[in-house]
Formats: sequence, C-alpha cells, structure tokens
Amino acid sequence: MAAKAPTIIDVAKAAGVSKSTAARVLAGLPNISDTARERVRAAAVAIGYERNTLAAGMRSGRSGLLGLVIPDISNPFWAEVARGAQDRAAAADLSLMVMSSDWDPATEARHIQALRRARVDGAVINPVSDQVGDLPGAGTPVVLIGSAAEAFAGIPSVGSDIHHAVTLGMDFLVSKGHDMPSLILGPPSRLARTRFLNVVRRHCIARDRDPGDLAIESADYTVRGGRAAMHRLLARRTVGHGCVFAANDMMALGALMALHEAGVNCPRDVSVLGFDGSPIGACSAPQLTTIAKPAREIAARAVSMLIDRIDRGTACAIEELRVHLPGRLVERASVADLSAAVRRRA
Amino acid sequence: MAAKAPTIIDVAKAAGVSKSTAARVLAGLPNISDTARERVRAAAVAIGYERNTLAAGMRSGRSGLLGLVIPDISNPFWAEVARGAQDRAAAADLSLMVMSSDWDPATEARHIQALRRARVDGAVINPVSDQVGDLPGAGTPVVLIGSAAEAFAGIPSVGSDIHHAVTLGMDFLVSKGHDMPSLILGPPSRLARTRFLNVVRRHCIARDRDPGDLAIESADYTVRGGRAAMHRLLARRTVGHGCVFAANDMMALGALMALHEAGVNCPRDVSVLGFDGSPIGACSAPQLTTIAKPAREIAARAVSMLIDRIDRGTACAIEELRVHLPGRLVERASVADLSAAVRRRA
DNA sequence: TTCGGTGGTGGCAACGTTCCCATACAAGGG
DNA sequence: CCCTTGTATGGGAACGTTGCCACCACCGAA
Repeated sequence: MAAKAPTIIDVAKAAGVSKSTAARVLAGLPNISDTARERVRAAAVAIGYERNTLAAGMRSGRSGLLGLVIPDISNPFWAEVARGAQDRAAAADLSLMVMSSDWDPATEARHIQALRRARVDGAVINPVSDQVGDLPGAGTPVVLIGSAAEAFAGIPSVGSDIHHAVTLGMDFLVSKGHDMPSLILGPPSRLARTRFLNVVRRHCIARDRDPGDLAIESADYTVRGGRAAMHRLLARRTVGHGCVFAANDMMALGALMALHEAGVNCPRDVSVLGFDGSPIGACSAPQLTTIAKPAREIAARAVSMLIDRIDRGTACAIEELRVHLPGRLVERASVADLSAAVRRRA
Repeated sequence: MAAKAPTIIDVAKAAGVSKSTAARVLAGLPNISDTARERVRAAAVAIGYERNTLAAGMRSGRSGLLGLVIPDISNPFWAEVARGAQDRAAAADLSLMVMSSDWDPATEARHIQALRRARVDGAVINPVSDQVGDLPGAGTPVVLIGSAAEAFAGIPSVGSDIHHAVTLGMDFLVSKGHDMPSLILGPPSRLARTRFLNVVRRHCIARDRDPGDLAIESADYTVRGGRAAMHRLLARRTVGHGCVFAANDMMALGALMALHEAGVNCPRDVSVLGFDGSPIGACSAPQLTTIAKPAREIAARAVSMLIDRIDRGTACAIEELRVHLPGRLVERASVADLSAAVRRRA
C-alpha cells in the first residue's frame, strides 16, 4: 500500500517547527532564521515532500493549470502550436491541458467546460465557432489564436498576420511568373476563409484581374479534403499551366496527391503553394513550397500574454490586444519558376 | 470584476436546503426526496453552479487528472496517440495532461515530477529512458506504452506486438521478391531498437542469411535523421536494387527524401518500408508502404487500463499485465513488386 | 525604565468539497 | 405504547495549503 504522500505538516514536525514556518520557508518568504530555513529544507528533502498543488490551488485560487484548445492535434501545424505552448507553460512552472475540438463547436464547448471545471487559471483557445461569444468561463482569462480570433471584441489574440502572409504568397507567385492562382480554401462558414480570400481579391484588383474569375474549391483542412478539392479543380479544367494556393499545408499535400494521381506533374504543369509551414511539407514530393506561420512562437506569445493577464488580474488596460506575427516564405520545390523558363526560352 | 464562482453552499442556499442535501443531489446519491432533488437541480442550473474539481479532489484524493508522457507530440504518430488517449479520458470525464519528453530522459523526469505535483490520478508513459526504475510517483498508477515498456517488471503496458509487426514487414518484403532489407533504426541505446533488430535477425536466420550482412544505420526517429541515414546507406553502396526497412515512418520519409535527392527512384530502384502507420505517410511520393500500429487504440486501451487500476486500487491481481495489439500492413506505393517484375520478364 | 519597532515564530481560519455522524420523523412489529 | 428500522435531512470535521494576526523577545531611542 502506498504510504500517504507527506504533507507540509509532516515536514514541520520533522523539522521541529510549526507548519507556518515550514510553509514560509517552502514559499521562499523572508523573515526566517537561517537555522529554521536549513532544517525545514533538509526535512522536506528527507521525507520526500512534494507540494500538493490541488490544496494550494484551492486556497490561493490558482490551480497552476492552463488550457489549450486547438482544432486538431493530429495536424502537424497544431502539434507545433501545442509544443510551443507546452514549453512556454513549463517554463513558468505551469501545466498545460491540450484538447482537440475536431473543428466541432459542440466538442469545443465541451472542452471549454471541462477546462472551467478543472479551474484552469486561463486558456489559449483557437475558436472554431466564429460566432460564439461566451467562450471564456466567467472571469477566466483567455487569449485567442488563429484567424478567427479578431472577431471577438475585447479578447486579446495572437496570430499570424494573414494579410502579410497571403500577400507574401501572392507576390511570390507573381515573381515566379504566375497569374492568379486557383484557391483551395477552408469551409465557407469560417472567417479565416473570408479573410484569406479577400486578400487574394485585393491582390487581383491591384493587378487588374477580375476576382470573379478565381477558381475556388472548399475543403475541410484535411489531406483528404484537399485531394478531393484538387480533383474538382482538375475536372473544371480551369487550371491550365497555372498554380494552386491552398489555405493550409494539409490541403496542399492533398492537392499534390491528387495531381500525382491525375498524372499531372507538379511543379512542371501545375504549381502548388501551401500555407502553414508544417515541417511535414518537406517530405512530400515535390517538397511543398509554403508560407510558414511561426506556430511555436505564436503559441509561446499567447501563453506569455495569458500568464501576464492572469498575474495582472483582469482589470488592466490592454494596449496590445492584438499581436500579429509575420509569416515567412519557405521556398521548396512545388512552385515552378515560369519567369526563368521564359528567360531560358528567350 | 468577475463574480466569484458559485459554490455548493450557494446552491444549497438558493434551494433552501443544507449543503449536505445539495451535495447528495449533485453526487446522485439515493435517499433524497423528489422535491429536494428537483429544487437543488433547478437552483444549480439557475445560478450556474460548476463543481470545483480542485476542492473535490483535495477531499476525495482524486484530482480527475490523467497524465500522458510521450516522446514527441509533433510526430504525427504520437499525435495520434495523444488523440486516442484524450478521447478515452474525456469519455470517462477525466482531463488529460500531455507532455513531450523530446526523447530526453531529464525532460521526461521533469514532466513526471510535474504530473506528480499536479496530483494526477494516474499516468500513461512512454518511457524514453530504458533503465529508469522510479518512473511512477510512489503509489501513482502507471501504464506504460511503447516498445521499451516491457523492460519494467510489474508495471502494466500496452503496445503493438513488435514481433508480429516486424515479421509482417519482413514477410511482405519476401512476398514481393525482396531479399534482406537494409535497416534504419533508432538510437543504439534504445531497447526498441534491439527488439526490432532481433526479429529481423531471426528472420534472416530462418531464411539462411547471415544477420551480420545486414546494413544498418541509426538515426533519431526524425525525418532529418532518416534522410541522413539513407544518404549514408547510399554512400555505402550496399543498397543495390534492394529495400530499406525503417523503424518509424518519419525516418522512412527522410529516406524517401534522400533517395529523391540522390536521384534514386523509389520504388523502382530502392523500396522503402515504414513502421508506424502515420497518416502522413499517404502524402509522400511515392506514398509510403508501412506497418501500421494502432496508435489510437493503443492509447485508448492504455487509458482504459489505467482507469481500471485507479478504480480498483493498487491491490489487485493483474492477469493481463501486457497487452499486445497487432500491427497491420498498409500497402501503398514505396515497395516494388519484384516478383511481378520477374514474372513479367519470364 | 518604558515604549515603539521589528524579526522570527506559532495559532488559526478559510478555501469548497466529501463523508461520517447525529437528528427527526414515519412506519411497522412486538 | 415502546422499540426498532428506515428514510430524509442537517451539522460538522477533515483534506493540505495559504495568509492573516498575535505573540514573544530583543533592540535602540526617548
């Protein structure tokens, strides 16, 4: 039978002091004689005392727990996010509970409730439901991540700068001699889709193209979905020697698969540009050229911000409510350089 | 300012009963009049009562928290494991804390300590350090997963049946007309490596081949490592029209990359067989043929077992201390069918 | 000498829950 | 009518920690 875990009272007894003194030593508070400090420390080590965070949390109102709700932990991009958050939380001696909402608002709501019940000190959430207003448990600090974050007024958020990132992609395609790309976007209901699309549209307009001519297919952010979307694009025959810009890397990988299946050579016949920067994109053939979002950094910043809000209480002026981190072009092999081809021919 | 979360006392007050009665209703205990039950339920909903699991945990000794320690959350295989564990835990109304040890025993130890401090009711651990004996916090139920699990006497474990899975792979290669594969294995110190290798050796012996002739390279289970290992294999020039069996999918994908870089066609010139069944293997070109381990199921079973042990206390005869789940061949496109080629030539 | 300040310490209440025990009342058997 | 049995409820302790308050001794200043 496992002996009950030693408590601070056991430590105090072993050190021959009161539990208040022991508590003060263990909490690192001042006004303690060196002898007492030493003896308590020794006693704690000797009997293998381990602070009961549950009890401490109950008294202090802090659980030492943080929550992270993301759409899909099995997507490498989100796995990176989880990693970043995990590391940052551990650095602050906080534990992180990660939950996958599976792009399902109901699941998301359940997870958030579970977090609330666990009395997390705060949560980083990537909202799946664009319209949910009562995300945070009353009074629980929340920091949002992801592109839908900005739809929530008053809740701070960290995300990639979508405008910048999409523009990066469009400019890159142009620099390689491509015209308007066909698009594989996320589900119609999501805000992220609209924002992505609008940047592309603006880009089209700036280059005197009709945004209405854009070939657009929707998918659900999965490889399977991206593959089906690419097949639909191919069936439309609007993709000539063109290129495809997918709204995430999983769908871009799916597009690569579809092209391969259809016997269309990428990048020679069709170029594919991804959007995420999943490390896994380096494994495809051809290796996926993509706009990398700083996943770990986004998560780390979000957790930092969250900790900040927890420590400073809810009542504080939040100047930098929105943090935008720039994306980065990762040029690999899935986008052909038509300008070079043209030059070579000349 | 957020109003303090309502307690069970608030509920009792609102319902006009004592907190004992309210507690009994909320806990679903018998011996409660219908009127009292109804009023308490209504009051709880009305004031938005949410049980404080911290306080409950302190009193009952159950935190409602489970831990999961895996080597690398950004590896899709482990992400699947996390998903399976997460889902199973949620089904039991338990929360899961996932931690990545990064293949580092020190990090692993830190995570385990963090779990112990959080007073998790139990933990599922994939031990990175083969020799660590004091994994579990004194008396905390633990279930091990992964191939090193069996090194720990007395601790139950769930894992894939390595012997079966590797044999599956070897038999498949033989059936496709391949001879002994070159191997890309994990780091030399790991038990998993030895076990994998020994099955291959046995297979060689059974087919009158000298296991000493096996070309073996080691890597660290990453794509990058697998790629470097494949380059080393190519440099050795021992890989003719042969095949490579990698000990996980990430390294297999790395091998695919290396082959592509070296201008070696897979599967025509060299076949590659993976080992994991990461969904991401479907995205490579050629798509990775692999031995799939039932990641989600392993995790789910491990969590089930853990819950079982928690509920029944530590004092119980554990008949099925070791659970082995069979692997499954996922045939895609990275292994050439030489027998067919031979047949065609004839 | 007395008084206020201060460093070191112990006592005690509180956090929100669960669980055990005590109480109250009704029904039923002797 | 009393005593037992059972059901419905209330009271209060306990879980392990934190944080406030009080206490004691000591020191320097008035």
